Amino acid sequence: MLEQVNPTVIPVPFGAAETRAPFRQERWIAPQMKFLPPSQWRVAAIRVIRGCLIVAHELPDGRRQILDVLGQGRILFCPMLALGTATAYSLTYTHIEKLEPQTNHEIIEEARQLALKRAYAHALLLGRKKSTEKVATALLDLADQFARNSGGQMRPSFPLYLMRSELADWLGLTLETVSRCINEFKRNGLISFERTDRITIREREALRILADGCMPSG
Amino acid sequence: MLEQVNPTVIPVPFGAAETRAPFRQERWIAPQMKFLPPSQWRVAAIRVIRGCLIVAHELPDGRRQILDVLGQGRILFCPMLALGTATAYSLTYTHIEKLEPQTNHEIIEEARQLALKRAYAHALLLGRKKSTEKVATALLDLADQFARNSGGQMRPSFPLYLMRSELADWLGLTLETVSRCINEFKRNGLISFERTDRITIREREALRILADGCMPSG
DNA sequence: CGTAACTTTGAAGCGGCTCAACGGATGTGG
DNA sequence: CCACATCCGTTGAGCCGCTTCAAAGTTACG
Repeated sequence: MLEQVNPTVIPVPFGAAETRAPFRQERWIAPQMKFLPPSQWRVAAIRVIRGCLIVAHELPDGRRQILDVLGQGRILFCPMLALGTATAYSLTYTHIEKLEPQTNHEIIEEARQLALKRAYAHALLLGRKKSTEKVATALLDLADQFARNSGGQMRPSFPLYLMRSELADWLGLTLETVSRCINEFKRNGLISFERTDRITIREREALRILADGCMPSG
Repeated sequence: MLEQVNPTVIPVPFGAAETRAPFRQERWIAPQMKFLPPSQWRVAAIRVIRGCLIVAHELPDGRRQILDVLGQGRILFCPMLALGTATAYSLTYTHIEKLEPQTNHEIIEEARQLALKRAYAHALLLGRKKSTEKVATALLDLADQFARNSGGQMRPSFPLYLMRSELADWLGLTLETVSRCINEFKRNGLISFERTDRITIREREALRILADGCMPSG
């Protein structure tokens, strides 16, 4: 079911022991593991209990588009991994659980609706937003997904599981542009960070306005 | 359920007679009609029998992203029209039918899967493709949806229900760029047209290669 | 005809990309 | 412990593809 892609890329060893292992209800997976297509392991959906997965799609010449970033509670639809439609990776140690379609039908249905809604919102971002709007939107989305602590309330800081290049591939930018936007936000006091992989939201409302491209009133 | 937006824009007269009319299983709708949110008329999904619908999302400052173009057989998910998530319009006289979720559950499920798959493919287009690749991809997609005749075989020409500005809003470009690409394709013999609203595909394979951004072999 | 809506085409400008260099953090081996 | 390599992030300079702005062409319709 999984395949390590550390440090570079990716022959597909279908014979790996992981592939044929019986799928337990829950398991941990390491960073930089790639999910194999579902023909190898019959599971319809996987829920993230803790950690971070990304869903991506590549052009044959290497251009990559990251389609979604999945944090706690989000669901990965395994049929999307077939046919070269998409591939999924873990970005950190990630705790997942298998969802049986019979018993979790309602949940899977809802998650598919959410996935489509997010895909539509992201299409607006990719097609019509400027670079600063894109980065602001992304930071707020990641804060929503990864800044909740155990009690459910929002902390101002969150782990950034994506590198600059991954943010770029998610937002349809280059890593340099992402870096410039993030550091501009930092200079302006909208966010702060010391390590590059943990961001603190300082001015949520200002970021929100930036992300939406205009004042909510007009 | 519907609202006319001809010729410009769009107050939302919820009291219009259309809104309260009982929803029949099938009906025709005129061009430039806007679908009202589903709280006004309890239907989960609508299938296009003939014609063309678009699903779009707007930013408050007027920027617009067209999310999908629906031809024969495609299904519109009415819950997406709620909450300002998206709006749907007819681009021509369009024959639609209501799908009851109880009896058409399987079909609706499949259509949702297809919608997500198309949304992901479109994200790749918006985020990572060049303008010529975008336009080539769009023309092939529209040909697939609108060039099938009654027997199901593919004709080389099809009606282009979208204006240049709508193609632009679908592809994340400006209408001028779309026009330049289309006319470049015409000069190169990849397509031909006399009226602007009907396109003939001349070199499908060459367009395919353009659309995918590289040769299938490399 | 005359107007309105849409399309085409040209010219100029700019936002984000490309290319390049540097810096900081981490890991490794002598 | 330091020298060195690697990986990722930052920053600058120049360029290019697409946008913006402008004007003319085309089609439909009264």
